[in-house]
Amino acid sequence: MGRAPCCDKDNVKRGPWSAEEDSKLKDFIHKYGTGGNWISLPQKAGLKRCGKSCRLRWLNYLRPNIKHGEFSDEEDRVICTLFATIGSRWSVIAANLPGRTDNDIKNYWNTKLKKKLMGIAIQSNQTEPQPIQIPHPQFQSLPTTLSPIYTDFGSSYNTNPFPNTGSLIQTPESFFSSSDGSYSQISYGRDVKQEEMCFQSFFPNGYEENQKFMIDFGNNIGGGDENLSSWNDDQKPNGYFGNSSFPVECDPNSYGSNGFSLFNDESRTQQRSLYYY
DNA sequence: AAAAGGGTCAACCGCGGACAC
DNA sequence: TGTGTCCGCGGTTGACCCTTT
Repeated sequence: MGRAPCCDKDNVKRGPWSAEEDSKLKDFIHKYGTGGNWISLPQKAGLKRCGKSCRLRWLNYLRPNIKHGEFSDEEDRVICTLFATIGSRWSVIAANLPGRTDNDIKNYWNTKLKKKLMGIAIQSNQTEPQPIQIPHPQFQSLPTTLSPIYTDFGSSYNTNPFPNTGSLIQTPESFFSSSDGSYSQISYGRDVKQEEMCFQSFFPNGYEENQKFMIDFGNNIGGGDENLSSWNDDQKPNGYFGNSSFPVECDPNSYGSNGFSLFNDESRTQQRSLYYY
C-alpha cells in the first residue's frame, strides 16, 4: 500500500506564489505560529495550497532573517569545507550559515560553486608533471614509475609508502582549507555526484572505464569518517584490506554511495594521496 | 530582431525517519 | 509490534531570464 497523499492535488494551487498568498501566510504565522501542523495550516490561513508548499515557502523565502544574494568568500569556504567533510547534507551546511537555506546552498553549489572548484582543479592539473620512482614490497606486481599529473607534496611529506605505478593525483592545498587554516583537505566525497565532480575535475575528458585508483590514507588509524576502518563493508572501496595505514585500491565506479577523503594534516607525518594506474 | 541554448532558482516530488496510537 | 500520519530532507523539474548566434 502506498503512502496517502498529503493533500488533494486537484484542489490545491501549484506554481509560483503571489504577493497576496505570501502576505496571507506571513500574517497567519505571525499571529498563530505554525501550530506544529503544516497539513492543516493552509486551510486555517485561507490558502489553497498544500501544507508542504506552505512550509517550503515559509522556510525558504518568508521567514525572518533570510539572506539572499551573493555568497561571500567566507561562506564559500564554509560550504566547501563542510561538503568535503559531510557530503550533500544541505540542511547541516545551512545550519552553519545563518540566514542561508538548504535550498539556496544546494542551488548555489550545483550551479556555481562546483564549477568554480572544478576550474581550480583543472587549472592545477596543467602544472608540469615530475616523474618519481617509489618501490614498495606490497605492490611489486605493478609498475614502479609514478607520473604525477599534479604534484605538490607539501612540507609534511617525507616518504611515500606507495609501491606503485601510476600517477599521483593531487589538488593544491588551497582547494579546501579549514577556517582557521590548521589543515587543508582534499575530498572525494560521500556520494556519487561528488565523486563524479572530483574525478571529472582531474579527468575533464573522462577516464577509462577500467581505470584503477590507489589511495593512500597516510598513517591515520584513529577514528573518524576519514578512516576507512570505521566504515561498513559496503562503504569500503575495492581492494580495501583492513586498515588505513596502507594504500588501498579503489574504483570510482564501484563506490556506491560513498567516496573517500584525503587529508593533509600537518600534525601527521604523511600526506594522503591519490594515484591512478 | 528572433531563435536557440544555457544558467538560475523557486517549487515540487518522493522517500525515510520520528512519533502517536 | 504494527500501522498510519506528518515532517524534513535531498534530488529533480520547469519556468523564466540572459547570452550567444
